[in-house]
Amino acid sequence: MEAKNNLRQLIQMFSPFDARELDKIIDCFEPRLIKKNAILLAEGEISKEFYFINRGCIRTYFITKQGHEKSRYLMIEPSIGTALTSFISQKPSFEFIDALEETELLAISHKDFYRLVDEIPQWKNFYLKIMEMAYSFQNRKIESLVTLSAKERYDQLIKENPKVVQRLSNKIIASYLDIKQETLSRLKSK
Amino acid sequence: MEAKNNLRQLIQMFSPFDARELDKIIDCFEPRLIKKNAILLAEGEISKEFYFINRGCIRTYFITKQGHEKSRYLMIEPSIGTALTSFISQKPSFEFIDALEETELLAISHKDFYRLVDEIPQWKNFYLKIMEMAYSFQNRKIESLVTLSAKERYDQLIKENPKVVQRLSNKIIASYLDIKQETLSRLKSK
DNA sequence: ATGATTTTTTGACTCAGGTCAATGTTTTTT
DNA sequence: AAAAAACATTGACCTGAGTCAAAAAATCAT
Repeated sequence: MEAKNNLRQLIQMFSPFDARELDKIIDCFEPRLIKKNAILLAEGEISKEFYFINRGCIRTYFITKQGHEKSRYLMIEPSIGTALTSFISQKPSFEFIDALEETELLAISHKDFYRLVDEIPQWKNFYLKIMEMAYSFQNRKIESLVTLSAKERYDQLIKENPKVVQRLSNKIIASYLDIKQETLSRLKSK
Repeated sequence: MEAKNNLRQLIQMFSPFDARELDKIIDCFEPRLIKKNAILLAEGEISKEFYFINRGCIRTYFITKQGHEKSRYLMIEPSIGTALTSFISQKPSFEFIDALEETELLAISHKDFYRLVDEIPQWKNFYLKIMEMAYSFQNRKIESLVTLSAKERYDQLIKENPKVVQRLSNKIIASYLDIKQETLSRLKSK
């Protein structure tokens, strides 16, 4: 299946895997087709799956007590991720996951994911690498929030992830940059 | 030595270790006494050590292009940490580390740290746990920055980490909360 | 102890980005 | 293809937090 081959490739980019072990890993992923706007994880639920996005786009976001959406992480194919904080702790998530487009993904359960961490040293290393990358990504996000103006954050995103800006609505981009839709609209016309 | 015993205790709180292996780990840490305001890592240098703070306080911070200090992580005894992004990638750090008080710490080199990751499975698990916690901490910080007002962030810090507020100067607290010293001063008199 | 440096407080003013509201424009549904 | 819903733009106005400056208080060094 095409999606599984793509996942195989992505995993091997991180570090070389024994073919047999890689098969065992890939076998744990199950394909799923997600409709646009479908919610994969609601606030308060426990994040029990980890995803590979083969086609489409999902995001994690949360809702402030003022009722505003804040997007944290946008996953456009090919990419991997989940609501990590809840996935790690197996406590209720403060984040949602939803699909921004019709999305074809592969999902592995928390149970299988951690079983593989114990059984396959290479997979533990892979997990460690994911955590390192996720950490660095978050750190970078804080740096941007704290040091850059709204305009500078927008310019940075265009420069570093033009695909995202082209493909997603202003509403989503604004909530990702932590600015209002109206502000983004004004920024663009400058 | 007292510091090493404290470190031993802290490590065992994460997960049980074989005594012999724990000795091997502890042996890799070397004690050091840091003067107040001393810089342990400057921007542009590579983070080559990981610390256990036995007495005192150090922090990581960076300087914006406007010349303002932003503190990211405050470590008061007993605690562990370093400039993680650079430590992980072994690329030049955008962060500084300095001592906010005279500090007694134990340091392990990057080389030893990762050698132990390869040699001692329990230590790899420990490292994984550190990464998970660091990630969740950063995630929480983003949530605070994005959803709370300056006053709310200050109140949250007092509630969750009163020790820090009592012990450190307003200047440091303000830079940690990402507000100006003047603003913090006004907040307090409300 | 005392002078020097650093930190904290207070006041007056500014401004980036938010809010609210109205009007276009695109997308979705039937 | 029309109606409805969601999204984007624009204008007028507001506000939380920053800036600049100066004085008061605390801390440090000799």
